[in-house]
Amino acid sequence: MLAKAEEILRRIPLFAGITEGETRALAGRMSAKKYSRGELLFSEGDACQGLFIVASGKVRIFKMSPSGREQILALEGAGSTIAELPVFDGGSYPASALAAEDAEILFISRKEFQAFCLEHPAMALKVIAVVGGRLRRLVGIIEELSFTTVRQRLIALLVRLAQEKGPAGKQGVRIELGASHQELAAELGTVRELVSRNLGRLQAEGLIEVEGREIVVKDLAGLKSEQGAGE
Amino acid sequence: MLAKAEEILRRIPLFAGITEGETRALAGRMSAKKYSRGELLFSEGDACQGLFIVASGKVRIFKMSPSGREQILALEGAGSTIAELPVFDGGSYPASALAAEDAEILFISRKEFQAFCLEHPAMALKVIAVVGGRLRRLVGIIEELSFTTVRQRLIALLVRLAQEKGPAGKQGVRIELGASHQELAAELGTVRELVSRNLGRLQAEGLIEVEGREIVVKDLAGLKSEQGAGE
DNA sequence: GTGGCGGCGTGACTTTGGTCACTGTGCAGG
DNA sequence: CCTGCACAGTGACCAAAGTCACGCCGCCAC
Repeated sequence: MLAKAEEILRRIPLFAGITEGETRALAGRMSAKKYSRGELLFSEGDACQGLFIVASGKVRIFKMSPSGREQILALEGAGSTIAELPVFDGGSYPASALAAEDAEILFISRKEFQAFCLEHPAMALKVIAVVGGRLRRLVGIIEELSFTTVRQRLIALLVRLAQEKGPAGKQGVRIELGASHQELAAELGTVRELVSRNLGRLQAEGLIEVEGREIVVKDLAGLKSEQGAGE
Repeated sequence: MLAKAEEILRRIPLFAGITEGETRALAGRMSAKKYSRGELLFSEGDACQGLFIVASGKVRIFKMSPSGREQILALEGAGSTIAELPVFDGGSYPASALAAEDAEILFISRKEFQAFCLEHPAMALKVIAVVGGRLRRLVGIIEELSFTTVRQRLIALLVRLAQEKGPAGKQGVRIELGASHQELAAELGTVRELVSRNLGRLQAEGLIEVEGREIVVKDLAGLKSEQGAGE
């Protein structure tokens, strides 16, 4: 497991540019744990224990409202670190995290990580870069919530996924959303029903084709042009 | 002006715990500029020039939608630094900034500031702390936008202001919102009319008393109980 | 099989948010 | 003094978001 941890560490942006010996030392101080789908890593408000690193699987970082509505702040895949921030500033976690799929997570305690950072001043700069990326994404979420409709956000999501999947096949791009409508809703900041309805509407308009949890984007250009419509 | 800059620097969280000589050196590398109300410091997307420090006045950090709607991300007063982040990660500004009132702003170029940071490794940790605070506030904004109504956000704002003003006078707390309804709307993520209407409604309910740009909070407890209503 | 369950689709409705258009008011500049 | 202009209040709408209540799969466990 630890040998594998080294492998993983080497592929993580936060630890790029660190010597092999150091990587080994770091790996030795880590523990690994498997989480199954739906399991909580930590809850909003908990005191920060340490840094989490996603080795495999996906982790969802989210806020939950008193009424049970969920808002996803980020989805982190393999190679991402979680909670760098509270590790540094000592505050509590600002949101909750759970495994969106079965996941292997590496963990290093606050103390160990801080000690390591003291020995490697460059780490602090890396942390700033990572946190910076996070901050930019949050600003993006605010922008979307404040300026756009559910429909536009859904379209934006589809367009993003379609573009990640690379160039179109003959009859559009086939994308797979590995999530229930419920989860999509949490990502878009709305409720299940609206996701369902809007998908239906887009299909009726001939822009997409829904097949279970797969979607064929038939008219990417058309979708894009709808993104900004009505502003 | 530079002597004054030293004074100011000493009161800034980011530079706390730095020797006097260093402060002087830093002050020497800065330039100061006055901005009048409404003047832009920079626009979203501009390449990052350097770090801004608010010596006096207030600066509004905001996003603007294509349709002209504005969403305020932060209001920074004296002692706050602006754009620490892009200075470090080299990216462009994620939002725009303008003087919300006449303001004096100190400025240090990216290069100079980075050089200073290299000499003072503790600075990086300070930067992380400041950025961390920012990140937490952004998460708070997302939470509000996603989970609450305009009414609730307005109430939350009033409650916050009332509590900052210290304990109540005999007949409630008198607070001054130094902003037009337009600006309040931008802060709450809505439009002018809704601010106007909701204030009127709260007044009709006897919770507050509106007197121009001052508001008397007559029933703080009542307001607070409305904050979470309907979740 | 069949019972339960999680996820999806939908109709009908309410509430909230947002738009438009217009009015009034107070203040600064000519 | 009048003229503009920025700001505030408001009525009438309209559109989007959210709620409630079902009915309907498809699937797994028993």
